[in-house]
Amino acid sequence: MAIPKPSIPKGTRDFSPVEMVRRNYIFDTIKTAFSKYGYLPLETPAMENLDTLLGKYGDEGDRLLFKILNSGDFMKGAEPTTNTNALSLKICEKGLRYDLTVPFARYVVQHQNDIIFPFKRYQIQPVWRADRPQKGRYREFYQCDADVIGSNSLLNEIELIRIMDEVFSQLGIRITIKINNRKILAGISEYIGEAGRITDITVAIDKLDKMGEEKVFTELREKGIPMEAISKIKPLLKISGKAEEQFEVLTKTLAGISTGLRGVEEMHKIFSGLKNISTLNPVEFDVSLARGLNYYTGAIFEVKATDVEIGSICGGGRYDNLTGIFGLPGISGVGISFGADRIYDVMNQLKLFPADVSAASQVMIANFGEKEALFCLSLQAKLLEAGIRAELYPDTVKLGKQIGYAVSRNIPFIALIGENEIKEEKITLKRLSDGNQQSFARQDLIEYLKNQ
RNA sequence: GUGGUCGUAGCUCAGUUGGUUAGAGCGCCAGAUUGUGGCUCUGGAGGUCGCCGGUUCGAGUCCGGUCUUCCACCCCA
Repeated sequence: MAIPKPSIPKGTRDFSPVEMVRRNYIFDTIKTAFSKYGYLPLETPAMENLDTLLGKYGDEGDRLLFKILNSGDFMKGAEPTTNTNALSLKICEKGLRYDLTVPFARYVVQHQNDIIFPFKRYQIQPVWRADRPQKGRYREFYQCDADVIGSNSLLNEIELIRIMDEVFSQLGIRITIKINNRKILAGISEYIGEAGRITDITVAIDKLDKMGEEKVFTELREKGIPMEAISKIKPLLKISGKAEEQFEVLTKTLAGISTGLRGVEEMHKIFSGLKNISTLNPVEFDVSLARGLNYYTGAIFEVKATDVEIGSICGGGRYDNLTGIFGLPGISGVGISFGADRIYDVMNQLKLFPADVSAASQVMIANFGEKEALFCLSLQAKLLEAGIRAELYPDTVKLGKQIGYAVSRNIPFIALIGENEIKEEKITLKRLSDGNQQSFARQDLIEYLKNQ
């Protein structure tokens, strides 16, 4: 009888207490920022009906959806077939959520009569993707979303940029916020005479900074974009300089293409709005930024860490018709999503976690025996009342072992109360960093620890 | 989904063209030291060599499959 080694599914992880304390530090920072700007918390179920999810993320997204096998006699009414894709749709009615935006759109439509627009919500929950795991890419990971839905104002975009800037500044991560606009990309597609090929074109263009110009053009050619069209894109990708200068070039190039011009106009407004607030991190306009999710229709954002190669750690954009697919057209929303797991990896690599991000006790009371331990319960109670995190070592073992335990758990002080101390109504406090010991009366000890 | 890669003690890793009983450092446990950690010394525990199968007199080593890790595509947080 071989007992299988315990394990967890590919691409999933356990989080140890040390990791959780640090993860919570990230979540708390983000949560605080969100609620500061008036976003309210929301949670939706881990699983959604499959038809809520399907078709919202493109073919690639559909492939990456985790499907949930129906309970009971799931093969009832389904014919065995080699077409596993078709079969899976018959025997799976539910799937794990792929992101937080689509479930949010579903929620908004379902509760439209109870919601006051503009509706600002934040949501911090795990999502699942059946992708091949790699560094910074997991099958279960957390997204931290903030969206405002039911408002067309570009002030929302500006606010979200501000939140991204604020959160990363607080975490100590140096970043660049990149912005583009889907309308500009649509305009460019139209300008080169390939209006219907926005997705192919943008997906290729998105690889510019990673693969270089040559490969992007090769990919475009392979996708069937004529040389003529490609040569018209070339100069557009080369434009650089200040955002305003780039807008000028684009305005001239896209003359007569109303969608594209509106995109430039939106970007222009956002950038002039940003002048009224001072961001700590650079905000750049980047025509080559595309982003995969095809429900974006306006501004798109992406945040890259300056000091670590890891892909984007935050992204988002405006979507004009996400609720339309659920039967509520004409409502526009814009949102951002922080990738907590990647942010963790970045901070870990850069050693950015503050040393005092720890939930350890401030003092541990040593256990000298049954009688002494009972006596110490009242001391622990007094310490706790005074707001000092204190624990009592549960077993009577050699003092050296107890000290070792406190050291390895980063507890700075150990209180020693044995026979002598009880008799003299004193407490010996040992500082573990240097081994220094001092004797205190009970009240003095509390005061001393409070001031640490 | 395509192609590749890795897996030996809790951790980091040795292990010769297949050859007898698979090693080291660190960590862990116990003692030296019954109220004092990090140093020192002594001793000890811990491995179905990821898993299943094959080749062979003999497999940690070779072959196939599978799982996992990491990587490049694809795509993405």
